[in-house]
Amino acid sequence: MNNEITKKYRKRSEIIKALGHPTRIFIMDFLANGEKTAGEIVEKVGADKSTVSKHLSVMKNAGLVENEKRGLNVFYKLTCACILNLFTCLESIEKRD
Amino acid sequence: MNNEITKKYRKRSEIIKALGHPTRIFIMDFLANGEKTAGEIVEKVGADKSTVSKHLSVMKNAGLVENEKRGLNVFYKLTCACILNLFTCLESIEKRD
DNA sequence: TAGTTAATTGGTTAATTTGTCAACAAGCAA
DNA sequence: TTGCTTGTTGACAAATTAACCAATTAACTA
Repeated sequence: MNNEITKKYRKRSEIIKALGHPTRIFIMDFLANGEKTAGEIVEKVGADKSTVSKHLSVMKNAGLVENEKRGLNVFYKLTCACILNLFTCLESIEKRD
Repeated sequence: MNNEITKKYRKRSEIIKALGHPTRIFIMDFLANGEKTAGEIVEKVGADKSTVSKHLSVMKNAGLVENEKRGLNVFYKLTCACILNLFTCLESIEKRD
């Protein structure tokens, strides 16, 4: 596992780690319906707004979502809906247990 | 995010977290070529055998791999090659940055 | 300008994850 | 049985992640 390779795998794992939290997966699913404001996400998740904001920040840094400020609101949306296909695959793994 | 839902998302995140480490992604790629012994994986990864063994244990608990002891060796293989499709999707996210 | 709403950031604490070394268990062979 | 090889487990320290509250910033409105 040489250095060039580890760089590649580190980058991948950053993205995957950003997906690896129940709240963040929930947010991915929620955003599959279209863009939402941070406030709408906070309400849907039901956690402290600072907690949710930090989750969104992790997701944005990983490139899972992008955001845009319009007026007082910040709108979030998925950068790549293809990630949702992963969930289908996960279900087939879940069923094996 | 009610209780029934969180159970679903917790299970998903367990699987994803098991993928969210550079070494473990590397192992997934390595196993895409077919089953390998723990020793072969240790050599390829280049880390302590106990470290690799624990990574394999995390992956197995999540259902990403399965193993079988034959003689002195323990052979590991992917339970579901479909996970590899995820990596294609990740590349498209990586390219956006 | 002062006030209000929406969202992010900083600081702190608790929990989880990772890596390493040493000890152990299982299977084989002399 | 004794010893060798392969792999897993336990204990511990270091690093990372997560949640919460308080303070702050940004954009609008009266």
